[in-house]
Amino acid sequence: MDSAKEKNDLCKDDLLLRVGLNDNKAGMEGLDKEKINKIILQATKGSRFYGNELRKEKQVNQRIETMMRQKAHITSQQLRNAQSQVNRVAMELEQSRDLSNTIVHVDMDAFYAAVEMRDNPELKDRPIAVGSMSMLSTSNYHARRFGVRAAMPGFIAKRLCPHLIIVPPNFDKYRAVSSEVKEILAEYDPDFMAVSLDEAYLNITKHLQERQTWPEDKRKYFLKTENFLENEKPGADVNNQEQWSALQRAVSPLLFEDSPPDWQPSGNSTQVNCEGQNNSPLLPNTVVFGTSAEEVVKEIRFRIEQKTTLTASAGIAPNTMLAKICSDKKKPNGQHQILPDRQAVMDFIKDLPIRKVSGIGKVTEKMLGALGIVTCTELYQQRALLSLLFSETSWHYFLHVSLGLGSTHLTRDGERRSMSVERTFSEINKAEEQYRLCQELCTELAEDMQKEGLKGRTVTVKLKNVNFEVKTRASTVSSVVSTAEAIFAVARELLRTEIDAAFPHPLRLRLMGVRLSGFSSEDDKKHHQRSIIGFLQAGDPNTGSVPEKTDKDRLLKPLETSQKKSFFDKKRSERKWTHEDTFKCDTSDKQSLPISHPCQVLKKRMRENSETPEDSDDRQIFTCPVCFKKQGHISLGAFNKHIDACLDGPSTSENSRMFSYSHTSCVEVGNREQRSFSLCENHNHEASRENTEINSVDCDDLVEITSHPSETGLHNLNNERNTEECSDLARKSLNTEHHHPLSACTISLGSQGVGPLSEQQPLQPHLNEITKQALVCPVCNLEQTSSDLTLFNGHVDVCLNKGFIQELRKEEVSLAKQPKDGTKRTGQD
DNA sequence: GCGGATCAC
DNA sequence: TATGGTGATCCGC
Repeated sequence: MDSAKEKNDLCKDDLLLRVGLNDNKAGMEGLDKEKINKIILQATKGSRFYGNELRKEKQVNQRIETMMRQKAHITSQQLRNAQSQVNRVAMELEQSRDLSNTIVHVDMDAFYAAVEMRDNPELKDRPIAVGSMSMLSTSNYHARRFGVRAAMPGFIAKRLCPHLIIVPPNFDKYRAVSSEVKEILAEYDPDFMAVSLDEAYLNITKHLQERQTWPEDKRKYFLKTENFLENEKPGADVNNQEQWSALQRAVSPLLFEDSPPDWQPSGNSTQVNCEGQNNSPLLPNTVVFGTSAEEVVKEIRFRIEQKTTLTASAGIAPNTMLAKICSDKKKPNGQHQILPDRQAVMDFIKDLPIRKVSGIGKVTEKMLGALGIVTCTELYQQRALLSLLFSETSWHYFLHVSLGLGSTHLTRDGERRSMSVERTFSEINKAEEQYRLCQELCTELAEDMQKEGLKGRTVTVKLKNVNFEVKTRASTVSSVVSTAEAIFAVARELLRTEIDAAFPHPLRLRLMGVRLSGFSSEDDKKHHQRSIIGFLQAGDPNTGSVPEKTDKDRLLKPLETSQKKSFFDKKRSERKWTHEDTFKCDTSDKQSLPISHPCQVLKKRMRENSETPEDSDDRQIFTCPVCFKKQGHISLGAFNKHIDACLDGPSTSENSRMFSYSHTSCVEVGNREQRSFSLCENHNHEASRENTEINSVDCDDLVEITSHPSETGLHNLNNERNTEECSDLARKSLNTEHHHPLSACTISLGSQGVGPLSEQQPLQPHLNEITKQALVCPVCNLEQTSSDLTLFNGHVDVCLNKGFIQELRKEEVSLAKQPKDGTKRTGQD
C-alpha cells in the first residue's frame, strides 16, 4: 500500500496531480478536490462518527491554545538560552552524521489492489478498492482519481465513485505474494526489515561493496515476456528503446496508464544496457544492471516485477527516514535517491513538508503548523522554541528530522510487547451479551497467546461506545496469565466496574477489545535480569528497563543520551561516536547497536544458542564500549573487568585516534568546534544560496557556543518560569541525570550474563528445540520433572525470587556490577 | 502502573 | 445501514 498518510489527506499533491492530468487528458473522469471534500462532508456530517471527530478536533485545538499561551510567556532571554543548548545538541548531531550506509525503502504500489487486479483481468481498467463497505484497505490509482483512499469507508467511496468495485481482502494471497518479494529482498540484505506485507527497508551497503567485483553475468537478467505480452506481442527482440518502452508498458499495464514508469533502462546509461552497445553484446531479452545503488534498486524492482507482475517504488538514502520519504517521491513504479552527501540531504529536506516524515501525523502537523512550521527548514529555524514547548524526546526528534538524520541501521523486530483482539459490531448494550463477548475475545486472545507461547500480567479492556468514545481499563496481576479463563477472570472484573459505574444506564458499545501485555516470554529475560540485579544491587528492579523505540525513537538514538553529563558520556563525547549507537541494551532492542557491541554480541548468542553449537564457548571477541578496542577471546568476566578499568582510567589518546581513523571528516568538524562551529558551513566550499539562507541565523547563534555545556540556560529558565513549568523542567533535567546510559548497559550486560547459562539450561519457553531435554533449573540446579517449558520457566522465576543466586557464576555477578560513577537509578526511570 | 492520545500500516 | 484491527510509544498523572 502506499503511504498511510495518503489515507487521511485528500489533498495530497499526488492526487491533485493525478486529477490535473486526468482533466487534461479527457476531462471526463475523476473529481476535483473540492468536489471530493464536499461529497465526503455530506456523507459524514451529522453522524456520530463526525461528532466524535469534532470533539477530538476541539481537544487538539485546546492543546494548541495551551501551547500558545506557554509560548507567549517565553522571554527572549529564555529563547537565547534554549538556542545555545539546542545548538549544542545540533552540533553533536551534525558531528555524528553518518552517510556511509545505503538504505533502501521498498514499497509495493497499491499492493492489495494490484494483486487483485493481477489475478482478475476484469478489474484491470476499473476503479477498485480492497476492503468492505465499512472500511477500505487500499484502492487502485483509478479509484484514487475519485478520492477513494485507504481507510475510507466503502459506502463513502461508493458515493465518490459509484462504479467502484469493492473486493474483499484475501490476506493469504497477499502474504504469499509478499513472501515472493521478500525472497528477492533477502538476496540484497539478509537482514532486511519488513514493515508490513508491502513495505520493507534494506541496508544494501554490504551488497554494494561485494557487487563492485561482480562480473556482468551476475548482474544479468532475462526478460520474461510471455507472462505479460500475450496481447501485445512485441516479439522476442527488445533491443531498442522503443520496444523496451513498449515492453515496459506491457509489463506494468495494470496500474498506471497515466503515469508511465520512470524506470526504463535508458540507452544512455552505461550501467543498464539493453541495447548491447557494451563490450559484450547482449542477447535479446536480457538486461544487465550496473553496480551503483540506483542500479541495484532498479534490479530489485525489475525482479519483483518479473516475479510477481507487480510494481514497486523505492527510495535510496543514507538513512531510513529519508529512504522512506524518497520512496514516496516517484510513486508509483519509480525510485528516487538522495546521494550520501550532506548538501544533497539538506537540499532534499529544505522544502519538505514535515507531514511527509514518518512519525509526524495529523495532530503534530497541526500543532507545529500553529507555530508557523510547515517545512523542515522552518522546523529547524524554530528549534529553540520547540525545545521549550515540547518534551525532550520530541524536540530531539524534531531536530533530527530537520537535519535530515535518521536510523542508519535496521533494527530487527523486537520482541512482541503486547497482543490484543478487538472487534467492532453494531450496538450491544445488554450486560449479559457484553460479558459473553468479552469471554469470546478472551478465548481468542488466549489461543493467540498460546500459539506464541506467551503469558502476560497486564490485562487491558478497551471499550468504544456508540459515540466513538474510547476507554481503556487495565489491571496488572501478580502472576502471568495466558488461559482464556484466567484472562477473562481479570477482564470480566474490569468490564463489571464499567458497567456498574454507568448504572442505571447501559454501556452502549460498538467495540470491545482485550489486550495482554507485561509478557513473560522475552520479558522473562528482563524479569530474570531484574530479579538478579535487584538482588545484587538491592535496588529497584524495575529500573533496568529502557524505553523502547518508536519511529521517533529510532531516529533519536545517537543523541538521546548525549545531554546527560555522566562520566560515561564524557568518555563518549571524547570518542565522538560517529554511528548510531546507544546504550539501550534492552533485550527487545536488538540491532540497535553496532554488531560489535557486547550487548549485541551476547544477545545474538542468546538468540542463536540452540542453533550454533560451536558458539557455545564462553569466550568471545568483544568490543569495549568505552575505549572501543576489541577484546579478543576473553570471558565475560574478564571483559567486564576491562570495562571497569577503562571507566576508571583516564581517557586514552587512542580514543580519538580510533575516531579519526573511522571518520576523518568528523575530526575536522571537531576541531572547528573549538572556535565556533556552524551548521551552515558547507563541506564543499560552494555553499548553495538556499542553504546559506536557511542557516543564516544559525551561524550567529552558534558562535556563542563554547565547549562548556550550558545548563545555565536551564537554570535561568527555572527562575523565570511559572512554577508549573519550573517543576516540569526541573524534573526533566533530573530525569536525564537519572537515566544513566551506563547503568542501563550494565544491567543488560548483567542480564546477558544469563545468556551462556541458558545455552545449556534453557530459560525461555520459546526455545522449543530443546523441549525434549531434561530441564535443569539454572538457579537451584535441580532437574525438573515436567518438560513443560512454561512450567519450568515459572519454576525458575520462583527460584529467582527465593534468592537462590549463589549458584550464579562469578562472571554473571561481576557483569551485573553497578556503574562506578555513583549514579543512582530511581523508580522514576 | 494507568489512561488517553498519537502514529503507522 | 455503514467509519477497522494490531501494535507501539509518549505523556501526565
